[in-house]
Amino acid sequence: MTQPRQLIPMAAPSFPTATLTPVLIHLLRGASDLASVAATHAKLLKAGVASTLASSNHLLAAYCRCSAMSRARDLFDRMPDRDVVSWTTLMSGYAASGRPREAVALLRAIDFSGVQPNVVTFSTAVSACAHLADAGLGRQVHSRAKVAGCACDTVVATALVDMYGKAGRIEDARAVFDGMAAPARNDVSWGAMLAVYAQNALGNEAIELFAELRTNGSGVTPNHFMLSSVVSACASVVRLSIGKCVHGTVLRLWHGNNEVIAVALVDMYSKCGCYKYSRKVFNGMEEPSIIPYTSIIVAAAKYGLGRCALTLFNEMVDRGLQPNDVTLLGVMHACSHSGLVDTGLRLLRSMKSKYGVTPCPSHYTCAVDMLGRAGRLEEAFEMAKEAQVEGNEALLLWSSLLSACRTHKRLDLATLAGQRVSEFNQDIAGGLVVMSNAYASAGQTDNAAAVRSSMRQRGIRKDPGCSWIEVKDIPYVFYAGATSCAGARTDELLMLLDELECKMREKGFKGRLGSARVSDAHEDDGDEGRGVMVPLPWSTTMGIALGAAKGHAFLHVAEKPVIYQDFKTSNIWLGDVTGRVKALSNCTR
DNA sequence: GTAGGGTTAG
Repeated sequence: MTQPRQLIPMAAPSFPTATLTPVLIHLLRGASDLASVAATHAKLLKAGVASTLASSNHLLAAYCRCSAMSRARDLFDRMPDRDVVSWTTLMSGYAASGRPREAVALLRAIDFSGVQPNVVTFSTAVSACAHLADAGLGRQVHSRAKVAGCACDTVVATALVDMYGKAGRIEDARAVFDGMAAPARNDVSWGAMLAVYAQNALGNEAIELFAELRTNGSGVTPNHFMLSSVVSACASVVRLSIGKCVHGTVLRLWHGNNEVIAVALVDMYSKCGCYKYSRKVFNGMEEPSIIPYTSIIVAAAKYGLGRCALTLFNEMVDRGLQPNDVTLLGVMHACSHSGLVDTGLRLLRSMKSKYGVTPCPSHYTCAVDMLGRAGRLEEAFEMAKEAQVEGNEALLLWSSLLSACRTHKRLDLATLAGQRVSEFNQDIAGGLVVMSNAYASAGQTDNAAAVRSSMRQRGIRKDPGCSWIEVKDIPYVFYAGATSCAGARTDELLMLLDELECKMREKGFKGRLGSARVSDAHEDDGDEGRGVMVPLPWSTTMGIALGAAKGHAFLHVAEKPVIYQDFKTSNIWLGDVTGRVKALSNCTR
């Protein structure tokens, strides 16, 4: 057997650059870590190879790929020549390693270098602005791209759509999208625009745009990006029938195995009152990652299936998946909504040591809420003080505690919590409403009326909380405190509510649905009100609406109907209670 | 040859 021939001489005194570059590319392509990139770099220097612009750019890109930004910067600063690729590579490196501001700053520096930025440079800079969600900075980059004649490029324009969307400037995003000539729009542009609507809770706009894409012969077939956005849009506006329809499209286009879409479907069904369908989609997943698990745990939590959520959580941990802050919040919510207070508290106390997650304000708020629901108000107060949260988060935390005090008729503590709420609340309407309700619950109707009248005098209005749900393709809208139900059946439904209250009392429900119904009265600014929405003492941040649809009664639960603005996305069914109401409905009929 | 755009859980 002959010795294999040595292909590369051990010591190459001088490689011609032309033959070296492919070798360099080959070496750098296999180098995913800093050590091997640095080793290749060292070999080159040792061999005394003259560095060319191209070889330096390759090295620069390799350093950026392993986020070795100080090495990259060092190399960049030493380069005798830099072209637009060198600048853009460094910019992209900063953006990818979570330093978008430095990336955008490079756009100014290019001016002084005499290098002309191109479409790639601009798309990179715009995308960095998107990460910052900074519309002001983004607009500046947009202007510069226009001047440079790069703003009409498909990729730059798509990045602009995304950037304006991430910065919450929907109109600007749409203007850029509309400004794109039909051939310039591709699947990515459509996907970006759909995502803008979906991510900004404009579900109906997303659905409308998707319909346009499907009917106008745009020549674009929905892909997994668009489908996940549209499903998520259906979830945000609780459009079950359209969501099911999109689910059909997902299956027809062979995207049934896509995890991102599946997560959106799990979420959509859970928000539309179909926990069973959520479960079906989840069970059909091959190897669910942390996000699907979190999604189904949150769904179970909303339906009061605490034990089920804990089982899923344990199964997930057994599979070696590491829970994150969102997962743990979901599990805590599950404990909270199922009265598993001590389990929830143990989780809060052990999450740092067991899972390496430091509790954040939302975990404390959840714990405070959990203690509050259970009537353990002193402990809830201690927890609230311990959390030491600020700003909007403090508002959420203390509002939750205030609601709990009101529910448990602890006016002494309600006053304290009410003070804290007013400290942090700029929009004080919600806080005052809760305070007024707290007085009313404690039987101090004069004080309650005084708060209301002071609100009227000061021109402070609280928009009535409302929520809606689709039953057999018909949307039903409910306003907080509205006592009118579907036409002539009002009396019958109120009677049903009373019966429900009795049944619930047998199950340990304390307090009265009826009294809350009266004290919660808001101005009803629409004539669509078809139900009553009252807070449940065992679930202080939830309201419950009872309405009629197609001759049967149902319970509709909306989270946080009184204080918060974001409850609109949380329309859900409370499964077990729904069953009882349906049974009651049969008795009443 | 080296640099660019869109998706899911709270």
